[in-house]
Amino acid sequence: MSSSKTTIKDLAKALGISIATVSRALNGSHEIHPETRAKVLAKAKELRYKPNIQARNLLKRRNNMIGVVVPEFITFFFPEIIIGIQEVVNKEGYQVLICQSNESSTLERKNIEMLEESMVEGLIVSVAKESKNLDLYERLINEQMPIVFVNRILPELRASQVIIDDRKWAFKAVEHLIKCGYRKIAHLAGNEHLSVTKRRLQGYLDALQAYDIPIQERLIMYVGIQQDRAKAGIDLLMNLKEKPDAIFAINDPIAVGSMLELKKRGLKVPEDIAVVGFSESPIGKIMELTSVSQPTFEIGRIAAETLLKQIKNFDTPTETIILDAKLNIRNSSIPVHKRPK
Amino acid sequence: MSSSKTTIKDLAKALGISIATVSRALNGSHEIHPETRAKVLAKAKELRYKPNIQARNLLKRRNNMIGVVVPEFITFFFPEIIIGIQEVVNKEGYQVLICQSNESSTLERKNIEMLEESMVEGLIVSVAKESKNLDLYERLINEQMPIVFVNRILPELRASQVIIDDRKWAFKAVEHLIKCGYRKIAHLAGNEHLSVTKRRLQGYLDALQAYDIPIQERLIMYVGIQQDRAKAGIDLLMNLKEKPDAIFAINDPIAVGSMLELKKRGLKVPEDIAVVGFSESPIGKIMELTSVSQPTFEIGRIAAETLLKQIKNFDTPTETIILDAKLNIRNSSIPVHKRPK
DNA sequence: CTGAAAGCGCTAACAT
DNA sequence: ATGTTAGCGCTTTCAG
Repeated sequence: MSSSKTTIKDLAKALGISIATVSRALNGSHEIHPETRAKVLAKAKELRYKPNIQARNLLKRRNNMIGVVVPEFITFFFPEIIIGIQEVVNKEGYQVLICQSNESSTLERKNIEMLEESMVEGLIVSVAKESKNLDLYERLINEQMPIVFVNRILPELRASQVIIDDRKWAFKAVEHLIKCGYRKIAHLAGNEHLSVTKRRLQGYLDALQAYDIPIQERLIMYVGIQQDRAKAGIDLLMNLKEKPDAIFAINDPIAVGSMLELKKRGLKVPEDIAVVGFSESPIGKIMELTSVSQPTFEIGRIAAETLLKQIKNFDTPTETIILDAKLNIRNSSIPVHKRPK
Repeated sequence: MSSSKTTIKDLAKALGISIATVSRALNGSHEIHPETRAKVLAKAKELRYKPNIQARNLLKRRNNMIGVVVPEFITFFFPEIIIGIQEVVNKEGYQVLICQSNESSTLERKNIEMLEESMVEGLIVSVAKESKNLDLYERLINEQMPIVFVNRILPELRASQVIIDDRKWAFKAVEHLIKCGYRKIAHLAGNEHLSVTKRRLQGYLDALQAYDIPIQERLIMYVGIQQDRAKAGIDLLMNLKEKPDAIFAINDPIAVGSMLELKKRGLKVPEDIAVVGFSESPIGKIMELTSVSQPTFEIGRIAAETLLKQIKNFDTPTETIILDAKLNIRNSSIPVHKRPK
């Protein structure tokens, strides 16, 4: 019932000693008599003393918080990254303020500004589809705010980043289709200005080139990155007079959306058309979708470690960390005759 | 390059006025000359002044933070609730510290203690499967910590809660199966001590009783709440000499796991056996699973509003808010001959 | 309308 | 080993 709010002053008064001594007892200082410490600790427990972190933070000019801004955290991808982050920073006594930009550049800016006001000691950011906040990040970096970008980066920025080699893994995904015998491979690309869009498209082009398959503009469509955007792409592809025999999608949601849309049209995957995704999702797995899986937890952990390094030492040089990924081959891309029973 | 950290003291010195005046100018006080205010504001901008929230918090004894603890935030469910929470509290200037217990009672306790140390002004909690933290919550409530439970509650506690009527919606789900003509309806229940397990089981029993269908213990299995736990249940059910013709699963993951497991055995849903889930998930939707959908965002918003009320006025009485849900009927439960083409 | 001063809860010299 | 004191950055009486 007694509304806590005991302070070291209360303890000092109750014990007839000075607040400095109380503080020392509480903080495990060595220059204190063991008996005094015991008394203080006992009294603290009795009076349910809880240190006021705010006061301590004010004094030490830090607050043990880092901010995280991601485009969304409805799907498994960013939540897993966040868990990786928390694993690392919680151990060091940091708390994480999580914001989602909902893919909006404006909200992203607001989030960052909120976090700045909350005086977080560092930021981990994955930018929105059409982030226009270059100036903001430039200012932050200029003002020495430790910051690490993950997955969705701004290539113009000189900042630390944790990514996978999208180009290479897109290459591998498309190469796999080629090796399975597919030749008319379409690409459902993401939003045009997104960095991953460009990198994965490049990997697609690389693969076609490497295997001497002519590139056909008609087979490349910028549809976006959300599941419901797949339909538009399939509509267009299926209206071509020469239809593709395989689709490489920018990500799993688009791949899944495509599979559902193809099913509606009575087309079978992969018999009529193969589909490969990217950033393996639980849904994709269930639908037996071939995809590139990213080490989400690891991305989070590494980003957190990189950030903590920067927080502890402001002139840590920026680093670009490229993590490994994996192509998981499933039924959506294996021609029937090759499929194991 | 200049490492910010401008304080009101700096502004005061630069302008040759007192810090009190600066403070007033910054806080939009009315007892100040407009010209002075303008000068202060200009200087503040020039020197990139940012208020130190920690200092203000120390003074005002609050920190504009609330804590949220959920069992996980990998699947859509809790993330959506969290977004609902943020929508409401951000508008009021609050930030949210999000923790996940990973369904561990111990980690749940640690999270709560961390949040307490961070001096959050209130808590929104959904407890882990086997939460043994009754004492902890009792203490917090006793110490006047505003706290609202969502979805997973501790019925022994006198605290505010936001839930749906699980019993009623379980009843509706099972009633739907009965009306479709199914009679041998199994129930894959969750972990035995979880409150939702009990409430949904009760709804299942209610429905059988209401329609004079004998209850058969053999058809009720406590499997758990995660997808991979479905297999065990299906194994057992399919070994019965009298097999069920329908399954009511505690939640969508178990329902989805069941569907996949049934498929492996060459059984068709719903021709051979119907399946109904609970807490509609995106995966369930894709698999055309009949399920009860919960108003996740709404749960978050209402919980947040309830909490803010308690924060603003400590003797707000506790409330139990029961939100509406919806039974979405899909192909997993409709007998073929009734299915629309 | 403005300034001086006290103080939020805590830590860390600097004494003793 | 303990106490005294200053001060982190800010708001808010209380005087003028």
